[in-house]
Amino acid sequence: MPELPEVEVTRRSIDEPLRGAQVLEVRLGKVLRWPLGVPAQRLQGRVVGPVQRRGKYLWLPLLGADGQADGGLLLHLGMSGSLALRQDAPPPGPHDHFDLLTTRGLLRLTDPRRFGAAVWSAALDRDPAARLLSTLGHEPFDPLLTDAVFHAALKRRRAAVKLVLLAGDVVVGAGNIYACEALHRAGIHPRRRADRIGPARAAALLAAVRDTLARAMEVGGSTLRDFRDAHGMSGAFQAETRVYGREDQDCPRCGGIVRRIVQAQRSTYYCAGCQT
DNA sequence: CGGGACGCCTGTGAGC
DNA sequence: TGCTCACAGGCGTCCC
Repeated sequence: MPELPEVEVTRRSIDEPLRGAQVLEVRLGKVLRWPLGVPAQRLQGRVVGPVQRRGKYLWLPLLGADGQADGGLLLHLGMSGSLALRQDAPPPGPHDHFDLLTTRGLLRLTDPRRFGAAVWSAALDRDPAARLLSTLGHEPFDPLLTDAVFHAALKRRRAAVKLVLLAGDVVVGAGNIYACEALHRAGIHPRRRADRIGPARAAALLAAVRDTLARAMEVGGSTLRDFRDAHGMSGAFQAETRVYGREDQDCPRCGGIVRRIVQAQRSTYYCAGCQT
């Protein structure tokens, strides 16, 4: 599925080509997670500004004819979504639910499972965008997220560390796959209470989250290109997981057995040998 | 208020 | 081979 690296790769791929593009038409398919929230016609004539990313959300600012900021679109790819910017404009397929036709091409959101979203907001810091982004934690590569800040945040949480990572209110971007992989890299058991992780191990975990995301960012392009199967793991990424999806296989680090457990109704993979 | 369950949705693949 | 059905999961929402 699109994780933070894929979303960032998407952002980079559409930012430059779309900047300054004028909206010709907005076509809506089936409703995604929420309705757009504004009549599609109202977006006509707006000009796209620099595309931003916050967590796994993309923000397409729109400028009015006078060049002043005039709202924008908050996009999310959910589980199965993908964005494509194309120069042709074939009729939308059954899974194409949002078309932004512009002078620089067609931005099309395809999302079979419709966990994604395309929502209009008056500004990034106004509702509904503000409300949706308000629960997000630090960006993983935010320099303000120091080892000490991360450790202090974990100290405040009694839940299992895997769930704290998944919740995204301490640091965003560690989805199920990356949370499992980062915990393995850091040698931390996914069920360990977050507040029982010491400063050194917290620092190791933060580094592991960053390393994992950075590595995925490197191969994110290919993950995107290959994004086809239901689990979104057909890319280079799948080949690199050390525990995720590898139940009963040998741990590449210690030779222990990779286990699968369920936490909050989600699969967690970890090595029973070297994660404590 | 923290923590966890639930539900949205459909392609996939295991099992019969 | 064709069908059924559990499973995958981001994340807002709801309930305890």
